[in-house]
Amino acid sequence: MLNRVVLVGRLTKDPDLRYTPNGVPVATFTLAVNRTFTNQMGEREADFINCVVWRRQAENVANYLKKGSLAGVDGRLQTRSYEAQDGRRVYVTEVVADSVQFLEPKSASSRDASSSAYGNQPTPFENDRQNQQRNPNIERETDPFFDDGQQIDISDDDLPF
Amino acid sequence: MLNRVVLVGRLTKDPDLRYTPNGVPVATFTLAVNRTFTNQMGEREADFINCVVWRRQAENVANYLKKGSLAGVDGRLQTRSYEAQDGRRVYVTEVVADSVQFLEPKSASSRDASSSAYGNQPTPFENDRQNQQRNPNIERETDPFFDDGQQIDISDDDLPF
Amino acid sequence: MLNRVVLVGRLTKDPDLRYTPNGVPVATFTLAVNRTFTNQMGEREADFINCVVWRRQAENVANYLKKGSLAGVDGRLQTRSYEAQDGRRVYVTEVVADSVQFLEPKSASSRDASSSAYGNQPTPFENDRQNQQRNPNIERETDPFFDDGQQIDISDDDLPF
Amino acid sequence: MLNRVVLVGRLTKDPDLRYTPNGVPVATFTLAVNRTFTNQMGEREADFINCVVWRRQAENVANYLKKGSLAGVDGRLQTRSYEAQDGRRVYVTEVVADSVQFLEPKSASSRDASSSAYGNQPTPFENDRQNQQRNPNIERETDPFFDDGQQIDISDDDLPF
DNA sequence: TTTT
DNA sequence: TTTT
Repeated sequence: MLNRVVLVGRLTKDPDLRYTPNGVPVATFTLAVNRTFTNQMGEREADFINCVVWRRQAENVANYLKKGSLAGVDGRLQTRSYEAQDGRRVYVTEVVADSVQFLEPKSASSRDASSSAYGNQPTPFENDRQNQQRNPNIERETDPFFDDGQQIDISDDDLPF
Repeated sequence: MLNRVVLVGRLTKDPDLRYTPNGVPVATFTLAVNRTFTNQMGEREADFINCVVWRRQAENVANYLKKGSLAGVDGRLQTRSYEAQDGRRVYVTEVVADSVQFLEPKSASSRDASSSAYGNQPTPFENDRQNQQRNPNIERETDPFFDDGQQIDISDDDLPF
Repeated sequence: MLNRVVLVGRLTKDPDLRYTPNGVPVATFTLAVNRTFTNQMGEREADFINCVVWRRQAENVANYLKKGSLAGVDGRLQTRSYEAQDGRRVYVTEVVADSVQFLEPKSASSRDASSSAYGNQPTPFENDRQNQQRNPNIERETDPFFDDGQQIDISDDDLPF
Repeated sequence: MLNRVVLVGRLTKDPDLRYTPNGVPVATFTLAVNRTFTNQMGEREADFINCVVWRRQAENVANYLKKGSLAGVDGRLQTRSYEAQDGRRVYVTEVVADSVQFLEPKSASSRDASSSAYGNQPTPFENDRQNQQRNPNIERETDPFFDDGQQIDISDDDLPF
């Protein structure tokens, strides 16, 4: 069924790059998307939207985007839930990006990470451990996913395709 | 900044219609959007996406959609948070619909609730208490919003425009 | 760069299925998308949007959609031009569908043609000449593309990915 | 019915600002949207998409965007036709923008023209003739619309809402 | 807490 | 050249 999201906003922090046990890269980041209208107080507010991107684009995002970067996301809305430490079920709504566009004007940043999204090309950097050195946010592949103390491991089952 | 969501899915339950203290109608519902791909188990899963719609369209949604209805939503992603009973901060991501399209083939259901979305027409049913009789899901305007024991009251500050 | 289109409308005629010289299926159809507002005359008008879909989905569209069918399209805008018989250059803007959703309630029609859009599955019906018998609109693969006397042949260069 | 387009691209020329006989501003411009994939030749191509924007945003676009500016558009696809000089009917597909986002990093350019899109605010610059002096592309209000020798006058009937 |  |  139709499920499409398009966003332009700025990263609230550096992206987080992890690897599934099978070595598939996955990056997560939050986009601050400023609203075009103001609230009752006359203030301009923002929505803070969690995004996930897989494979080669995950590596690109980790390498080229950082806190404050302007980026566009074309993807779909996904919901999932997990059990919190206290046993409560937590519901998560996030955007799984099919493509991420780098909108910063500067140098290398003005690329597009989307080429692999719709293509059938192999993702050449998969399992390439050297990539982990490029960005300090890259974690070990056994690290928990979205780890705010949630103790949830990345599983390859989460792979969108 | 750009923030656009388009969905087609089915209502998981009858929509909920409330009124702000100022009498502005607001309807909430959840869309089950089936994924086009299958998971590792070969199962087809769905995303369950919470939607909000205001004013005249809220009344239309309450009057014409029910559990299982096929509907399209054109809107934007919104995030907000509230304090739970136990003091924990709960983060919510939902879709604020600019327009809702009724995709059921049947009779009156095959309409579109979107006319008021971009127009400047007054919302004629505002404060029209008789509407509350039409659908049993319509609550009193002082009722809490998204009340799963959250004790959050609808405020007119939540109005998108 | 970001380029995303989402439509829901009705086919103005049966879809047209052709094949490139390499045997890749391509279907074209026009969606009538009713506007939600009325013009100065108080009439509700429609936009008529040309759509193209490739490979396995092209076959699905040809098999399951017909004049009047309600369908959703998720794709991107594409522009191209060609030389008309009289030498004038004609500019075309059309939607290349990544996925087509069948929104008719009836029987087999209530499927989704999108599975192959983002996946890497082979397109099993490619070169399967028997498909041509299923729908009378299926033409020989050497037929011109969008042939309103334009004498433009389908080339495999038009393949989006 | 659902009809949504989101684009990010660069203006191929300075925008064109005209006025309807009633003094309603309308700006037109073309976005070059680079494709994320390459063709058979390994070249990266672009789509060239005609956009229209009305009222206050038309003035903003004329004042803040120019050839080469990076911009985002959120709107809908519209089709129309007109009679060419030689009597042939010409079919046009274009995007009517609900909002235009300025994505240039520079100073005044980093604004958003979308505030008036969904709001009910009056459009304060309407009929403000002084605006015409700010940008040399602003034409007299009796000028034809999309005048490539098409002799089509702007009519207030074209107003989207 | 989920729809066909 | 247009659909319900």
